[in-house]
Amino acid sequence: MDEKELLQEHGLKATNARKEVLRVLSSFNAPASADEVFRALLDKDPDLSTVYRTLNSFVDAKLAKREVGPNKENLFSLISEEDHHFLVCLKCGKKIPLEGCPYHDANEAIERKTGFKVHDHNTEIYGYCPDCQK
Amino acid sequence: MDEKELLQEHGLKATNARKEVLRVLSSFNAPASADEVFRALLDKDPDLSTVYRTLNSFVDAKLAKREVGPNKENLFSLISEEDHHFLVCLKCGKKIPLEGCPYHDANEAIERKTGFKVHDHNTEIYGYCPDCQK
DNA sequence: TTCTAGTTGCAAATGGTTTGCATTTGCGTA
DNA sequence: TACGCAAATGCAAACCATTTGCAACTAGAA
Repeated sequence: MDEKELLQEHGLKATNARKEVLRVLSSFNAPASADEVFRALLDKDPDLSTVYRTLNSFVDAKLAKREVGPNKENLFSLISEEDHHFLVCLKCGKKIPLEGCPYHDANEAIERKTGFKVHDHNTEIYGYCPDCQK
Repeated sequence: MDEKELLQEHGLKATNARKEVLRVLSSFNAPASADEVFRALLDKDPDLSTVYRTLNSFVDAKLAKREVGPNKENLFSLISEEDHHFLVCLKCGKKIPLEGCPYHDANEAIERKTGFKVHDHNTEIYGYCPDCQK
């Protein structure tokens, strides 16, 4: 799907700034800070407050989600393109992305029981990685 | 387990401020902002910067987790006591806590496959609630 | 093409969070 | 139990990521 369409489907005008930020966000495969997005657009002569406003509009439109990074910075990522599942080690802090979706069946059970139509999900699983179990 | 023990197990000195914040955090059954913690302690004559330092020490010690609330505010909650699963409606934004843990079996599969010992997990499931599916 | 609500750029303001420093406290050790 | 010291606290001041006001500019509908 092209950027203009995606924006309009989420109720946003397809402005230049938004198309640029959308392009940058989907080119990353990890959550990014406002500053990282800004720096990725340096050759486009970006405006930082516009980047902030754009990211906020994405979050409001449920196109992106905001989370807190390891250094307390706000990070943004497109809802449909992120890695969904992580194993977070409580000892060393390692964040191990999980391949595939171990929760597929569970989601079907949720839909059956609650009538909620599951579209996407994000999970952090806390525990101890093999190295730290000693 | 009492507060002193819990703190020391996480490598933190059991100071008064920490015991108070721990008590407040576990009395809430939802993530709380630094300011909410501060206000809950008003009768104890709290210091806001100490509340911040305490919450940060909890996060560093993996006793609490930090997340971003609906109004962009930082929220803190004890890792072991939060509601783990939410259905988040992409249309109306409603956040519906899920009873029980539909992922119990999936966690066992994760442990078998990865050797990661699952201790706790936090999930947000995005989709459309029954009301918004029309 | 025109109209207009919504968006952008810039600079200035905001306020949640952090920090420096002097004082106090928890807690291991004698 | 008292001592010593690294760590924690309280206060006030500083910081800086994020927001905002406003005038100029667009995207998109008619």
